[in-house]
Amino acid sequence: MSAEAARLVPVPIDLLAGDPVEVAPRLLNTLLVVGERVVRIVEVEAYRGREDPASHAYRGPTRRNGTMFGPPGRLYVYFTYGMHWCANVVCGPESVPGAVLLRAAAPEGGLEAMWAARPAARRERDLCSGPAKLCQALGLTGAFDGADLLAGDLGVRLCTDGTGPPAAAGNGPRIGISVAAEHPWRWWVPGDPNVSARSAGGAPAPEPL
DNA sequence: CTTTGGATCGTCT
DNA sequence: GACGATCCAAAGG
Repeated sequence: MSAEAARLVPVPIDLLAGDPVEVAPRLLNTLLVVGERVVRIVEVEAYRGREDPASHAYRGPTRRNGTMFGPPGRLYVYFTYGMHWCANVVCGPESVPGAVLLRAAAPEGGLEAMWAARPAARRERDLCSGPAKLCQALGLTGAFDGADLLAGDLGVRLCTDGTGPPAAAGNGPRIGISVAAEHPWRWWVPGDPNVSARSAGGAPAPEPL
């Protein structure tokens, strides 16, 4: 353990216990830790439950989405497109489905392991600049579904180093969905090179629920 | 830089 | 049987 890692503390559970739309922006600049690998979350999307047609939980519990209906602070990992894993932080009160998709992160530690896990990456910003890339870089698979991010029971932790979310986070529509694309439920750290496409600019345009 | 199409299979209807 | 909360290589400006 490096001296840097020792300064990290688990995120408070209160931070995760609310509605995904409130929790998501608060996760910006938190740290996801898997062994030696450390990344800083720089882009997230909120997925709600019954009221959100784009959410896996929209049609109720299934074999895949069970973790979304569990307590907050767990990792929901799902398989998609026949080859990719994506990770979410479960939030909301227990039994009320909701989660925050981790879309992109900035590599901060254990870079060698990430390069090894992502042979297709050419530049550092290719390591974690997407939900499936992030999982590949960190080695997150279905084996980690349901992991307790605060207790670190499966070796994955969500921590903070005291850096709060940006004063003015970027905000816009979610990516890659075919329904409910009108809600601006994606947030990012303005100017970070790991953020998807040209989400540049730091113009926050928060639209109330 | 942007656009396009293929890969690949678990999950739910 | 259809469709993904995606990525990548290849091709065109």
